[in-house]
Amino acid sequence: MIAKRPDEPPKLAISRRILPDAFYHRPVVEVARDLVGCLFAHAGCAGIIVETEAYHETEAACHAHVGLTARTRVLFGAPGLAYVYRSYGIHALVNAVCEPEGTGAAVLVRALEPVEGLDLMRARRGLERETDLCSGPGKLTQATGVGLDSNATSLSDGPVFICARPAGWEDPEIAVGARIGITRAVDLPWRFCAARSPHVSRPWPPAMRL
DNA sequence: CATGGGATTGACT
DNA sequence: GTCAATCCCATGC
Repeated sequence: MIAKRPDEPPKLAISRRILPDAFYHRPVVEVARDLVGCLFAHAGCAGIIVETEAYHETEAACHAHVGLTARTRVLFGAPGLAYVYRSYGIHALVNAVCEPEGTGAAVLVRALEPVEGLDLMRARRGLERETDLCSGPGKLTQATGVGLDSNATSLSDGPVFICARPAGWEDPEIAVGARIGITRAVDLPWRFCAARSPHVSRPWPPAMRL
């Protein structure tokens, strides 16, 4: 879990230092690691990103691996765009497009530690437990109200925002491992979690903890 | 135009 | 542990 510093007042307004598009104009694996600890915000809700995965056109698990199509157009677009797509016909999953325009790469946001709008999240999710609200890529979009209509919007202009780690939050310790829920390129260690966070989508294997 | 398969979740055995 | 829900997209005939 990402701990608040004990000397900080707990209820200060969350800072909103929106990450510039240049933040995403870097190798996608670096961005995925650096996004852990940042703030994800939409529609009255916000949470600290505690789990991400990197995807790149050069490996087969990435949607962009098939090349430029109507679906993958956004993945090849400008860094800093949101790529939102429907998974299993049911869930919306949100990604941050990375690397230079023309390169298909994105970071999947897989879990948040809720920090703002928890009652709204509970209403949207129909659940009470804090660790059930955003502990998965489909859960967090439902909890924060992110839908497919946010596809191809800017993460610096909204309606979905990603901001720098708020003041008063510790620099997270990062655990690295293989990505989840894919059948191709399964061995790449491109999953990044806040170590020991109870808000991740799946418990970290004890042997792989940092 | 038909078909197969998901970057998942929640309910159930 | 298993499995259905549900739909968009990419592929192939």
